[in-house]
Amino acid sequence: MSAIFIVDIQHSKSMKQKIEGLLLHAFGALKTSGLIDQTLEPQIVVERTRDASHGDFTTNVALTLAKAAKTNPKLLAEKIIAALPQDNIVTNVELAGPGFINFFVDRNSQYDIIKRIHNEGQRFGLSTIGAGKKVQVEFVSANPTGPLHVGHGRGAAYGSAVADLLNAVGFKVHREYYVNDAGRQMDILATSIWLRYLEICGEVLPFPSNAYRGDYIRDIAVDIHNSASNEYRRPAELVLESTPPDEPEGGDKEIYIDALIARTKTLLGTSLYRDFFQMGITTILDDIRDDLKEFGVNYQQWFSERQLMEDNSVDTAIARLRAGGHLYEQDGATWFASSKLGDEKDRVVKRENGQYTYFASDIAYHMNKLDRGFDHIVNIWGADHHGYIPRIKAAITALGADESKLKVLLVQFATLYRGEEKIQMSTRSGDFVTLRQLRNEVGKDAARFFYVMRRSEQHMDFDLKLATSKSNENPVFYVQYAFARVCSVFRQLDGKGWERNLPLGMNSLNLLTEEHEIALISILARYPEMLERAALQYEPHQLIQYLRELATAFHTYYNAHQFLVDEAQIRDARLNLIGATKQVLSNGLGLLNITTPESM
RNA sequence: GCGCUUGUAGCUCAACCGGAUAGAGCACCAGCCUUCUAAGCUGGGGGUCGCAGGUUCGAGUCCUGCCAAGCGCGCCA
Repeated sequence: MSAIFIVDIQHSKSMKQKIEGLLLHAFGALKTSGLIDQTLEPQIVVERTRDASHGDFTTNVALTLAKAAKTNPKLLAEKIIAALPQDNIVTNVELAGPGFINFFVDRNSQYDIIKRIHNEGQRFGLSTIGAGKKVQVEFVSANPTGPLHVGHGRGAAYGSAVADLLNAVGFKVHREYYVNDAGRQMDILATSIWLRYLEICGEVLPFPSNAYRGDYIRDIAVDIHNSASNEYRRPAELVLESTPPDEPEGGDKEIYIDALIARTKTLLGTSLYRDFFQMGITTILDDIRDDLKEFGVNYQQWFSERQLMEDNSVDTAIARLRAGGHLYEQDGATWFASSKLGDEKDRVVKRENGQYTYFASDIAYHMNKLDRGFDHIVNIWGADHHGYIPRIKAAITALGADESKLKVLLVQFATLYRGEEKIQMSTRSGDFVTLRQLRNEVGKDAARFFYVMRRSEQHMDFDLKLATSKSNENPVFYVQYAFARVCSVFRQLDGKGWERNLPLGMNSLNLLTEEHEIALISILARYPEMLERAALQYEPHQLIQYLRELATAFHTYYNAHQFLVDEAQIRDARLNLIGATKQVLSNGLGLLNITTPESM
């Protein structure tokens, strides 16, 4: 008897596909009977209706095809309708408006979705459309010069949601963080920490205007001093020996900090400098790792830029460009002729001083990605890097690959407010709200939900006051509350001395005839197609929108009807419906790494 | 100046490959708790979809021009 609510293959195929099949059949018939031209290639698009009075599904194929068929849309629609084969699932077909064909689906077949959700459980909604293709998703990749701030948080939430969505629809996803552990920023970091360290040792010296001045710098210096005591101490007068003036003294802050970096390297020597440098970066990177992990963001790989430099990948990449004739020398530097490949101007890859530019290692990094055989490469960048896209695409082309393999998704920075007050942020000055602070204030769930709620390219105002308020203004509670309410109903069942009879409920689904029930069922049925679209369009906010809609339909239903009624058949049918709702809420929130508390 | 992104209700945002009467939340107004959690529900007001043209059966969505905001235009990363 357990087979009662096993869904047969026919039914698990989506209604949408079935209707597309019927339409294809109709076109075939029209062509053979000569009623429409053989050469017409109809693009059949079946959509769910937005208005129940338009039936369940609709197609505009008569409208789009009318011109090519040299007829008017209504006439064509009539022909199509007449040619549609009989089907026991479609109860009615109507011609509507300027030429829409609306399909009304038999209610009994719509109930099957409840059985399907029950059978598939956590797997409901997953698909195989990705066909196991390998996708690399690189995101956050913030320089390890300080803790992640709320701007990075959006990239983290969005990036992991995109990765998880792609995974859910059948792609093999590789999540990666590119660690910029080489270059001048890192030297500034090491020098900043060292200067704080010297202060702790008792040396008196001015702090450079261009150094990192956040509290975390001092914290790291304290840690180092605790473990290494005065090992790295050097007298202040030696540090400042023959250094140019800093900006406040009328000098150039860039030149000044570079001079201090040079002094640091000289005074510590290669080996000690390297140790010191490494302690700084390790501390910060560990912090970032913990932070992201606690935020529910996990990576398969942390990819080191320094590694690329050290294993000659950069040399190899540049050599490959040279072999392809994409490089030339000018003014003592080596240039990549990216303007021939869609960039606005050529770019330097190796400076006059013999050092590679950041761009050079990025070329090497992308060569590495290509060589690893990913079918798709997804980079998630802050929107301020948009000007960088053409040169990276040019590099990929020059390396002999198809640049369409690379998809760059931009995330706008969130503008932070505390109520009316706009919060200015600067990494250098250390004056920013960290992701950790945000998480501590609002919690992981609200932070993730809030970040992903809006389209990524949309500028977003993040009001801390609102996000930190644990009130009903926070939409995550609304969705979680729907889940908790279902749990509560099931808990009440015992208290009333009833037992849930699952098969009885499944056999009684046709008793679910209330408007609210039909509406809820229809939303549940949309979950798989919504998930697929959200994934393929890299738009996790669609999932959030959906969950809010589902929660609304449930809350409305909850207020309109009692579930735990005396009549067992209705009761069990309703329990199966809200059980399915619970499952979909859980699947959706789970995908977003948001918890599902059983009571609130 | 050039390029990219954005512009939708008082505020924050949706709108599926161009579809039928542009939708939510917040705020505002009026209601609903002896009944499964009121972090909920019901009803109401609120819109020149930045502006002006164009494309077509049909445009918030596509094209052109303008306006405004953000960002980018380094031998920085």
